[in-house]
Amino acid sequence: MANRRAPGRDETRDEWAAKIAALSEPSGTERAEKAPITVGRIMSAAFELVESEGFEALTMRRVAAALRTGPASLYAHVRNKAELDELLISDLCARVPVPVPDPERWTEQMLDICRALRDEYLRYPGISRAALAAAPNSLDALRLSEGMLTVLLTAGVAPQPAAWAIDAAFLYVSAYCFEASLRHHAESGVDQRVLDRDALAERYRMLPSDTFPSTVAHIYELTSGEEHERFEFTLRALLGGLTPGPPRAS
Amino acid sequence: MANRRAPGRDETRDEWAAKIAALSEPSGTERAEKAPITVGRIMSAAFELVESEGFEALTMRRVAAALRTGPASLYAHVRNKAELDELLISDLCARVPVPVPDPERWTEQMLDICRALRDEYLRYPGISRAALAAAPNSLDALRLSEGMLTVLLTAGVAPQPAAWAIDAAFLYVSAYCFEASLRHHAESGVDQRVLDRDALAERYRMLPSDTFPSTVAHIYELTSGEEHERFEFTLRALLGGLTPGPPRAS
DNA sequence: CACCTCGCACGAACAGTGTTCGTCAGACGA
DNA sequence: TCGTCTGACGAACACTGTTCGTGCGAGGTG
Repeated sequence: MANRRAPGRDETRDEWAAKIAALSEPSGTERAEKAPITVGRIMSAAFELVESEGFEALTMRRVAAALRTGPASLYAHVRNKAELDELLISDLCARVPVPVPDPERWTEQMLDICRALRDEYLRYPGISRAALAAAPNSLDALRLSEGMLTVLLTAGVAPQPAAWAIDAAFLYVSAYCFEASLRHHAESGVDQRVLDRDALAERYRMLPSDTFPSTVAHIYELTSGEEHERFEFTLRALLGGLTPGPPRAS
Repeated sequence: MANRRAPGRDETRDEWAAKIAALSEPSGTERAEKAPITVGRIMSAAFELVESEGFEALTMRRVAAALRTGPASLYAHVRNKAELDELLISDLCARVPVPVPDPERWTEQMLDICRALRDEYLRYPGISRAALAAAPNSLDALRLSEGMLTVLLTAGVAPQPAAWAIDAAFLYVSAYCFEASLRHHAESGVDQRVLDRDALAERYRMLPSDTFPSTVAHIYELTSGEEHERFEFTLRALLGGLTPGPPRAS
């Protein structure tokens, strides 16, 4: 079992990806004479990969192939794949803007932040899995957290509920995007598992109504939720639990 | 993947696991003459594995080794590893009891269900990852959903908010347990990444207070939350957004 | 009783994964 | 000119999920 691959006939996927990457370079005229690997180049290659093929295609080998090198070369700039994941979600967090706090519009400001983060996650399908795994330790995530906290505090929310609500909002955004990416990924591939709304409703209709009375009675409500209605509903409910009170009150 | 290998000289982990499983059998006296592989045996072996070593140790090969066979033998009873995961979380959902709806105690009843589900998840560290991935399609999960829906409906909550709140609660419980298992897993191993509260608070203290004023001003609130305080807070906030109204009202 | 099918168990292998080891080339200081 | 040292990298290791082909034992049929 020493070396398969006398490299003539069949080529593995990495080599193919490397070839793909090769033809994007101007074929050795003036560019492509050097390839200084940096974290920036690693991250942008990783982002392209995730954007076009999803998070499960984000592989050290694929990233290395996109950079026309071997996987070992990445470990000089990135400790782990986990660290690469954290770098990516940090960069994502750095892209969402934080507003200057306006006590009149604190709910909308919170929602704006969450929506922007959600859209950033959804742009890179499945990357929210990394967001769930990576604790929000990075400075960029902390910047978001700081922004939300000041919005809530200047609105008069007590510190403890504010902190917990921010944590819950972060968690919910990640989980929501993770589920959404699963759903979207399933509907594109031939893979079953997650099914779309119509199939789900039909499946609900087959339930025995004596053991699932409430479910079959409200199939519409259970399967409804256009676009991000569910997202808005949940976050509004979460924020609605916070008592605004007078600014700076305890 | 870091191979630490305490056992034996140079035996692979599967062989070692098979040996472990071998000594639990009465050494060929009367038992161990047959081994009819069933889904039940696969699931219980999988549960033992996850309970003692965590979800990332749940491997087709490990399960097969615990059953003293090869990995290919499992695929006669289980289509995928994904299907095995779904079977496990279905079984977990089947264990949590649903109450008879009491309009006076609807909040507590909802919390009881979520708490029971949470404890079941936390008993098997990391299994909530599978719960996040698997859409709640199984009949057992649907039984939970049905239970919650009837609790909310008999309390007078409108169908649409009820359905969305149930969805959000499911999602939050899974995400909360996933994060908790990450935290617990990190504190046991030498692995860094997630750090405990003291280390986190110390790290917060090092932040520049001009760019992170609110954060450094409320380190305590940001890092507090004993036991499941955060869990209770979030779910209460989520449920508090539902207007009970008179039973059956619109 | 012989035969024949059929489903379950399983060994071996394949493709792909993260990660490490040892080497090698080139730049940089003495 | 001669080390030294660091980044790039080929090869390998220990895994993972999954499939293919084989064999074996049980059950039905002539």
